[in-house]
Amino acid sequence: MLVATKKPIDLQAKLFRGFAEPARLAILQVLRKGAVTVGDIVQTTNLSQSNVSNHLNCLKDCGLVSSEQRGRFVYYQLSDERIAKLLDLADEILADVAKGVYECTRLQNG
Amino acid sequence: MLVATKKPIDLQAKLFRGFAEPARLAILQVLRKGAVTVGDIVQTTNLSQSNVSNHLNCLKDCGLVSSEQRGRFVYYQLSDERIAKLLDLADEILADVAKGVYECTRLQNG
DNA sequence: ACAACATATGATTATATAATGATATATTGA
DNA sequence: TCAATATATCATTATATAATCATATGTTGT
Repeated sequence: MLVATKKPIDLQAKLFRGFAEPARLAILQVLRKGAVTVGDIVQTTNLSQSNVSNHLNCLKDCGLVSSEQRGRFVYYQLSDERIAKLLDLADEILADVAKGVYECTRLQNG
Repeated sequence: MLVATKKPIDLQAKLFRGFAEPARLAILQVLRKGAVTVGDIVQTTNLSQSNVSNHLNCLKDCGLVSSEQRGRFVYYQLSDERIAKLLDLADEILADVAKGVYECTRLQNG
């Protein structure tokens, strides 16, 4: 387990990576509706349970989501309302630059 | 050259990937000051010329920056003011969740 | 304690991407 | 056209990460 770099720019890059993946983004979108269980996310996203669990842990480590156990369920939610705001802003930008992103072939994942 | 997926969530993930890397983020920060040449970016960031060029092409393909040739120089700039806004918002979020990001070991790049 | 359900963890494999170094392509002025 | 400068492209290598499968852990009600 390496120690993370202290440089702000590396932290910021890491923060953005939380958003930079379709599966995690799908999870974040589900979480915008409020606190939901892992099972709910699995159903809504059609991702495998372990895949969702892994991504949730990633998002939690990175501070984007928080979790709370209630009975045998674990509820996840966005840890800060500004995360939804950032998603909105990205939507807006995307609406105007979508053509460029659509044609971007250097980042091919999706 | 594959055709990009049409799903909005994939486009959004791709957009975020533009931001999700220290080198590109460093370039974007330089561009916040206005239009600058590739050489300026190389000097400011200490990245290699070809590395900067590759990342700039990536950012351009993804619609985050635009370029304009003037004489033998190519000037790059942010393509939309909301990109700076998004960076600011990320800074804000980071200020509050920084500890989590710092400790995140699942995304180790930096 | 046991069965049933909910979630997490770990190892493995496949893929995506970043960095580098060498080279190619502008562009300008002499 | 030639030399000099600025930027882009390409191939290679190294690394980071996502997905999967199997299994482990935790929780509840009986």
